[in-house]
Amino acid sequence: MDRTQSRSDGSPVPAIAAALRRERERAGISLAELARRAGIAKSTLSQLEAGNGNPSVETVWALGVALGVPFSRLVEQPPPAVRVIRAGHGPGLRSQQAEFTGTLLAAGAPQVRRDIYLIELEPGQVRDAEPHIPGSVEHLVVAAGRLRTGPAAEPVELGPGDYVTFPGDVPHRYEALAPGTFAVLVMEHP
Amino acid sequence: MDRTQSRSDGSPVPAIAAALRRERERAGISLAELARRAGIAKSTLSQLEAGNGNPSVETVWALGVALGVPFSRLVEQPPPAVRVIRAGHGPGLRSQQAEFTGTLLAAGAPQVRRDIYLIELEPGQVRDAEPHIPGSVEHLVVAAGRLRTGPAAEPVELGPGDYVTFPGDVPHRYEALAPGTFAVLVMEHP
DNA sequence: ACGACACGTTCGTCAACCCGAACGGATGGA
DNA sequence: TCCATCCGTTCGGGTTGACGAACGTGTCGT
Repeated sequence: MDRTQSRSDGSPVPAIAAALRRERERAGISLAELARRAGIAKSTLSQLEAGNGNPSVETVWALGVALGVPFSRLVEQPPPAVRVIRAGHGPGLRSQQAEFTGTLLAAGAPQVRRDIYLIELEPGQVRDAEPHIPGSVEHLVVAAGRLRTGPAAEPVELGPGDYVTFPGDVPHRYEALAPGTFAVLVMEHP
Repeated sequence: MDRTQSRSDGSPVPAIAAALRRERERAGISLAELARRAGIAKSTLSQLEAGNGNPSVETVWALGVALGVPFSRLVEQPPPAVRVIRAGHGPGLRSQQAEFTGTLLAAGAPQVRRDIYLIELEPGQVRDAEPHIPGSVEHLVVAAGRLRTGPAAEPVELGPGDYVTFPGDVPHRYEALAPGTFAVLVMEHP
């Protein structure tokens, strides 16, 4: 019934199909051989690499074991480099208690460092940031004012309550568009 | 059907079942509510949390999106009990040269999970939070309005730009003192 | 007390995932 | 040339995952 499922991150199936073929070719084994090692029918694997169907987790798990790669490498899709959560549009965990809403902006993975900054900017000054170490990710919530930020090639404009995350290992910038702009920045690096 | 799933790496289903219930309770929503947001039947979710069956990747994916957690966290086994850091490979705390006009609020330690929340409250309601798991720490920056928060025994009052950190493993509360109060909350748990 | 509602579970039913088998095509040895 | 073997794909059939409905329970609000 409810087909308002449409979120910008699509189905995981195409990502799995691509990753499966990529990892298999990296391993240099045939489709039939991989199916044999994973203990699944090669017909199933054929369908999977074609992007048809919706495999069960055990099937994908067995393929991951046979390929010697962690499960997550098979499902991680080329991540949308920039993700914005507009104020009020988060994957909300709207609380049972009225008048209280909490929005999960970014769940933390273990073994990453996340440093929390409070930054303040005034209009007229553009801050260009050099790339950080590879794998860095920035999370930013605008508290007040307006802020244009993001990778130099793909800036976004944010207002109070808006959230954005983008890679920190490419050139990026911060530019205030209104007086009194400040924001919370969580810098994540492996 | 007895497939030599080889290693101590058991089936992913029990891990998913545990992770699913853990993440759902962390989000503080009911089973029916999560099923509604993920667009799946609550009966399906009930079976899943019970550890029965073998879900498809799309089902798990939808749950991950609805929970706001990366797919990998739903299939990851609980963190390794023993972790080895070889000599010379320790967590070298390199200082970020200040290329931000930012204030470092709390340096991140490795091996902790930090989840970023955006919370909004209205006056007149007091949000009492149960203690989280031992070792939890909360970091909070007020973006707008006024907020009284902290451990129940020792609340503090904050305005825009103010930052507070306090233990999350004791009873604590949030109370808005002005309309339109919202804040960034970073919850840190080991 | 009573109904209304949400929670989580259990129970048939339908669709589809996974399977084995058979297919056409490419390669190589006798 | 013939055929043996591997490749990857396509074709019915059994098993099972996902769904909607109904159930029992607990907790509100009237």
